[in-house]
Amino acid sequence: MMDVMWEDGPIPGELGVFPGYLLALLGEKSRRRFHRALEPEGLHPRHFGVMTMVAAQPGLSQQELHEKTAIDPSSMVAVIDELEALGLAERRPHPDDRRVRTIFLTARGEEKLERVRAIAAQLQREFFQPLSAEERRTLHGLLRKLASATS
Amino acid sequence: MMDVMWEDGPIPGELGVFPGYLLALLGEKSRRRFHRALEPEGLHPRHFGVMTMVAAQPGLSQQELHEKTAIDPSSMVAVIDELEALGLAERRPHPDDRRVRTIFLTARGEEKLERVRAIAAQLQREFFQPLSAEERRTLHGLLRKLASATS
DNA sequence: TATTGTTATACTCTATAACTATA
DNA sequence: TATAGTTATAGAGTATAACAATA
Repeated sequence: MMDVMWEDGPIPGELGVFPGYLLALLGEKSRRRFHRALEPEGLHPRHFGVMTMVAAQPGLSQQELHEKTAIDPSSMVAVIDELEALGLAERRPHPDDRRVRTIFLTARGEEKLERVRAIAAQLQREFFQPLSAEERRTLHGLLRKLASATS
Repeated sequence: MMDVMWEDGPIPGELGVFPGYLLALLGEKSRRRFHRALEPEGLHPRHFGVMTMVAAQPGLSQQELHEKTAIDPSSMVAVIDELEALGLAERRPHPDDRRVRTIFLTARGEEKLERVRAIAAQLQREFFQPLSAEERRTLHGLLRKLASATS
């Protein structure tokens, strides 16, 4: 028990001694705020994630998007259905394999993504404001290291 | 957009530029692992949270537990029902207010909590192993600071 | 009239399995 | 036989509102 209390000292009986708990707590808070911030745009965080991936690599298949985003294939169908209904993305047939649907953003999708990125950026500033600029850099670096290590 | 990329440099199109995304990703991963680790014990992370709180302050009311754990009152009923069914906790009447139920751990509950704490501690070691001891301390400190600031 | 605990209910999210059309 | 996408469904988790007992 004691050897996980890496911080100043133990706070008996409180869950903050477990960094994994703090991670889950803050992650949930961050997720919810983003969810709320996107509501006026009619989007969910998942839409943003998929749109970001598609913007980076236009023409990804739904299968590839599934692998990159950890959204399971059946949910991916729904997400892309919704993006298509909103006119933000479109499915196009794969030239060589008629089973595969490749995904692209529409012009409206590109514009929308820029607006939503600005919202996301603003939210980051607010959320991490309690930390100094250097602390934010340090935290971000450690999170990236951990995220890339814990495959 | 650029001003939230606190890390080395932008990774175009990837979500890792948003620290809030990394927080949500890692928090979810941590939560799931803990969930899986508790399964053999027949408990959910919520049970652990409530038991920890009750161990620290025996006799808390369900209302107070709701406020401290962010588990809503109706779910709290279910959690405590389950702990009682497992013989790990018990409701006792409040001496002055017959509406209030005060919660205590049983002897079995205390023992169980110790075992589960050891499981939680082991999980922390595994999860944060990719970081050095100093990095872990730094991360834990920053998470605590952020968690206590973002009320 | 307000509060504690409770119940019932609905809603979101996610996971699973089965189906189709292609390969 | 295997794969991409789709559909339907069930399950977990969570939130909401109404209710009874008590203050």
